[in-house]
Formats: sequence, C-alpha cells, structure tokens
Amino acid sequence: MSDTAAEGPLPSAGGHRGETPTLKTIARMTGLAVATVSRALADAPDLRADTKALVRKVADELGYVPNRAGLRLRTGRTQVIALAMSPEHDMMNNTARLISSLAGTLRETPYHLNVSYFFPGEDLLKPIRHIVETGLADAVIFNQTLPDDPRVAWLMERRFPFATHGRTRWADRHAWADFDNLAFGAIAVRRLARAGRRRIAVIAPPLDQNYAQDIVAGATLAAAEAGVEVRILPQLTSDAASAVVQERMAQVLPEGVDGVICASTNSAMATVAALESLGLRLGREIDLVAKEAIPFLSLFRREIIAIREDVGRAGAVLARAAMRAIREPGAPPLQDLETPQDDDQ
Amino acid sequence: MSDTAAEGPLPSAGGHRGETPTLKTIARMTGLAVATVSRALADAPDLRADTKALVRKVADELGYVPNRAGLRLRTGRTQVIALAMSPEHDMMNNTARLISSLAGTLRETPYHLNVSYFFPGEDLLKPIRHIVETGLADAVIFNQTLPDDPRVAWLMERRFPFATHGRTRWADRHAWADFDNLAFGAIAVRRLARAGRRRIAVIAPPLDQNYAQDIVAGATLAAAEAGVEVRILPQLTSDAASAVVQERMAQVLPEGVDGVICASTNSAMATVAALESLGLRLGREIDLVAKEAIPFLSLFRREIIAIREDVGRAGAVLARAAMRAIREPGAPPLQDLETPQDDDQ
DNA sequence: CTCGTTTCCTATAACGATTTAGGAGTAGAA
DNA sequence: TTCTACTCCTAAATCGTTATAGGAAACGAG
Repeated sequence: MSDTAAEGPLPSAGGHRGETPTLKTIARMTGLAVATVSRALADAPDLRADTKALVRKVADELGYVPNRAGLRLRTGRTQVIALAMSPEHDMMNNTARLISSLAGTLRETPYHLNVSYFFPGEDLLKPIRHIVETGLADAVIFNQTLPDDPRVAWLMERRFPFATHGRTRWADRHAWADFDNLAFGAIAVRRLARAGRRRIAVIAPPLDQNYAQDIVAGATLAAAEAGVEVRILPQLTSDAASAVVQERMAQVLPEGVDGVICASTNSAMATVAALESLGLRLGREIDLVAKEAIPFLSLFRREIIAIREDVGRAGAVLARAAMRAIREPGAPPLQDLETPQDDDQ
Repeated sequence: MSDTAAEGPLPSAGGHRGETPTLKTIARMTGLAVATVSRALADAPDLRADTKALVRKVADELGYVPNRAGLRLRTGRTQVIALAMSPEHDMMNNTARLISSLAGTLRETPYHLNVSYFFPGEDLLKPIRHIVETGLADAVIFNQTLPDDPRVAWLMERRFPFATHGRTRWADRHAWADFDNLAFGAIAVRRLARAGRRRIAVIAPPLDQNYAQDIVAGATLAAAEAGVEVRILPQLTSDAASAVVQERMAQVLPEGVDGVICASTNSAMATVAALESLGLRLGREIDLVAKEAIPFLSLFRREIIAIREDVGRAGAVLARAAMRAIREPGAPPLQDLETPQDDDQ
C-alpha cells in the first residue's frame, strides 16, 4: 500500500484515477462491453453509428492508445519495422541519414523502428531469419544487396514483408529504393571525357555488391560511346585505407590514367590523399568524380566533381514501402529509383 | 485448413509440430505444469534441483525463447531500450557510430534498440515523455544534453532508467558517457601555443549545449596559463555553412588570429574552406585543431591537428549503463569519461 | 493411528487485445 | 398470439507469461 510494493504488472496498474486508459476504461465509461469497444474502434459494420461515434469520442478524450503488448500477443503483429544494417561501407553519413529519415517517416505511424546490425563475415541470412522466426518485426529493411541476394530469396519464398536499399535480380518482384548507379557510372565517364580525360580508373566497391556492378557497367558503356578507356580497380576491403588506394594508383598512373571515379565520400577522400601525395593536382593532371550523400567534397576541393545521392529520399521510400508490404501483401511493391542528373555547368 | 486462412493469432499457431516453442510446449513435454516450467526457468528456490535441470534441458533443446509480448503484457517490461536522438549536429559520423555500437553491445542481450528522433524546435521533453508514459521502453538514451537538461530532471524525478551522451549539472546522480571537452579545449590551446600561436579563435557549437561550455572553459583556462588569447565565435546554427564561418573568420583575422579550434569534422571542413578562400595556408599562417570521431581530417590536410573521440566507446558504455539502470535501480549509475591525450609527437 | 510440518508442485487469475458464437430485443408476417 | 428475422450488443476463449494461494504426498512426532 505504501510505496514499497511495485510487484506484478506495472504498466497501467489500473485502479488509481489517471492511469493509462485501456479498452476496459472506455467500456466502464460508456457502459458498453470491452468487446464492443474494441469492435467500435475497428469500425465493425454491425454496430450502430452513434455507438461507434460515442466510443471514438471517449477514446479520444482519454487519449487512448492500444497497448502494444496486448495487440501483439493477440494478433501476432508487432508494429515494429526492423532495420538490419551493415556497419561497413560509408559509415560516413549514409547510415545516419537513412536511419533518421526512416525514423522520421515512421514517426506519425504506429510503427517503431528497431535497429540491428549484421557483422562482416557473418551469415547474411542469420539476423533476418532470427527476426522472422521469432516474430520480432512485421517487416524488415536491409541494405547492401547482392545480385543474387539470399535474404531476398528467403523472404520472398516465405512471403515476409521487406524492402531493400539496393536492387537485386528479382527487383521487379519486391520493394526497393535505389540510386541509379548505372547512370552515375555513365555520367561520371561522360563528365571526365568532356574534360578531356581519356583513361579513367574506377575505384569500385567490392564487386559482389549489386551497385558496384552497376557503376562498372555504366562506366563501361559510356566509355565505349565516348571513345575513352576504363580500368576497374576493385576495392578489396570496404575500408579503403588511403595507403591501399595509393598503391593501386601508383600502379596505374604510369599507364596514363588521368581521371578517377569514386563511389563514396570515403573513397574519394582516400583517393585525393593518395593522388596528392603522388604529386598530382586535381583539375590539372587529373580529375575526380565522386558520389556523395552530403554536399561535402566540394567544400574541400572545389575541383572534385560531385554527384549527389539523396539517402533521405531512400529512407522515406523504404519506410512507406515496408508499411505497404505489411498492409497490402498483394499490391505491387513500392519501388523508387533516384536518377542523378548530368547537370554540368 | 488449406492455405487460405491466416486469421487469428499468427505467431506460434501451435498445433503443427515444429512451431515456436512456448512454456506450454515444455510443460507438455516434461509433464509439468506451465507455472512450474516458468518458475523452473526463473530458478525458483522451492523447486527440486533435478526438476529445474530437466526443464532447462528441454528448453535448450527446443531453443525456447520467451515470447516478448507475453512477457511485456504480464510484467510491463518491454526489453526495449529507446534512443532518442537529435538529427542535428555532426550528422557526419557520430550518429552512425553511436547507433552501431549501441546495437552491437545490445546484440547478445535480450534488449532491442529502438530509434526515434526529436526534431529541432520541438519540445525536448515530448518524445521522452511519450516513451515513458506509454511504456514504450525500459530505458531511454539521449544526447545533446543541456547543463540544466529538462529531460534529465523529469526522468530523475520519475526514477525512470536512462543514460545520456553528455553530462549535466546532475552528472553525479545519473548514468552518462561523455568526452572530456574541458581537456580537449585545454589540449587544443596548448598545442596551438606550442606551435607558436598567440591568438586563438574557438568555433564553438551553440553555447547552450553542455559540451560547448566545457570546450570554452577548457580553452579559456589553458589560454590563461599559456599566456595566449582566446576568442569565442559561437556557431549560431548547427549547420555551420562555410559561408557563415568565412564571414566570421574574415572579421577576426585582421585582429591577428593565428589559430583555430573546431569541435567537429563538419566545422573543421567548413573552416578550412573558409581559411583557404581567404588565402591562408594551414601550418603556415594559421593552425587548426579539431575533434573528430573518425580519422578523417588528417587524410585531407595532414596539417590539421586532429584529436580523436571514440564514439564507439560511448555507445558501449551507454548500452551497459542503461541495462544497469534497469536491473539495479539502486546501484550507483555507470559513468564514463573519455579523456583525450595530449600526445604531441 | 492421527496430526502437524515440510517439500514440491499446480490451479487460477490476471495483464490488454480480438474473434467467435450466441443472446436479448424489436419488428414484421402469418 | 406465435413464429421468424433482423439489429445490435455481449460472454467467453485465447495469445504467453508470472504471482498468489493452495494442495497432494511424504515424513516425523505424539
């Protein structure tokens, strides 16, 4: 009775006035049964309109919010969307942007955002399987898709709602948001060609990644058209230390490389460091095109040709795509391709 | 019966073999009552040791994991730790690092990480209050503390578990992880003084932030000792556009400023851009000390004097601090101060 | 043999929600 | 009047868990 206790169910405690309202509270206040209240809020067709109106009014006044545990226990729906990210690659800003726009989009919905990470070297499927099998979320979002992504295959087979940041070879059949890396690769090459560069090196992310393949494909195509040469330098680890980049660049420079394409702020910075310590000047002996999520690189070297990727847009799309996959499993999946503009000026 | 249905409770469905095991499953298999199984797993003192061993064995074999909804409904514990972040300031890398180390630390525990954001201009208390009042989490973690932080006061009064990234004036009474910005300010000034700089400008974050005040205090103290001068340039918005910084710098340079201190990668980059467009060279006419979470700045301008802050460490501490606040409300709060080293070489 | 004690387990009731089956009224038809 | 049909609501069961109160069996003491 005093303030010692605190055993048993804590959350609503019920009894004292002013506690968190539940269906039971509304039932008491309206004189209806709990079941009726529940059905009224669900807008059941066999209730009188004025009954439903009354219930809704009281619910609003009390600020009733359905208890998540009760709902989840009964229906199996968690109202959670899980984000399973890799901490690798471009920790810089993409990650934070993506998370914040996901959270921002979900904020006026009943969904919560749960963040977990899968770690390098670990089975890609493991965290996803865990989420699905223990019913931890209603949908999953993940990034760093592979062309033949096992997660996508597994989730499609099970018809579990999901959305990916990046496409796969089943892109027509699932929800995704992606940046048009093919276009990026092509634009990058064309910009360099227009600047008079003829031998272009692409510092590519690991080539098993879908987007890396797109960049390479786009660059290769455009190079053929523009009549310039392209060399692919796959980036073995994702942490592109500048020493590694420097070594690679030292190898290819004697071959006459005069343009470089980078896929991220990170690798662009490492590359600039490498180039400068090899005595090259941007805009003079060599040019650099890079993709970045935050207008950053041009702050540093205004000579860098930067192409923007709006990760915030991807986050907003992914959040809506996940909700749609949950609520309308049959509907065509939401998809969004962000295409960069070749707005040379 | 066929695959049409899917009404009613989804998660365990129970019936077909191989479904998610619950206490009931274990009870059936051992011939014990559900309550006994529950108590056995909780290691109740009035059960025979071999009974408990049996239950645990069967539970392990089945891979039993307590159902979160059931647990939450009954006990009120959510097994969720909520992170309420500001998307402002140093979106760069701090945020992503913090989230990933929180998630990484929580990963082998029963706790899940829920991410929500509070937005600029919004009442700081609002999201926190929402989390607490609707029982969305067992603990809250947030950043960007103010010296007199209303969230901290509110949570302490209610004895709700929390941990902060950054201290407050009640720092001795709650859990926190922080970087020693006082030491950073002092070290920064000493490094500049040792380099022969006499008039130092501090590009400070908004001065209502606790850490901004610490940096200023540390710089001021050390300046007095070293016999150099310090000027504070408070950064009005957090997005320190380089144009703004440039304007400020243009004002103070004629006064003989020859050293600059920046609190983040962001502002350091803006500052460098500003300085260079004003015709100054780092390491020549002027020196710059900056704090950063990722070894980044020295990649770009090796002349920048960079001091590292390990946000990953803060994340790990905050996760453990939150769990401790939940599990041992009486125990002294976990606190961690990361002190930068003045390792000039 | 009977009565307390101790040991070890179980039945029941909740937590808050939804779903199913059914029940009390009222109205209309024969 | 009596039966049927419809409208609108409710009782009960259930999801998985834990706390409380109590009960069966075994044992020792008188």
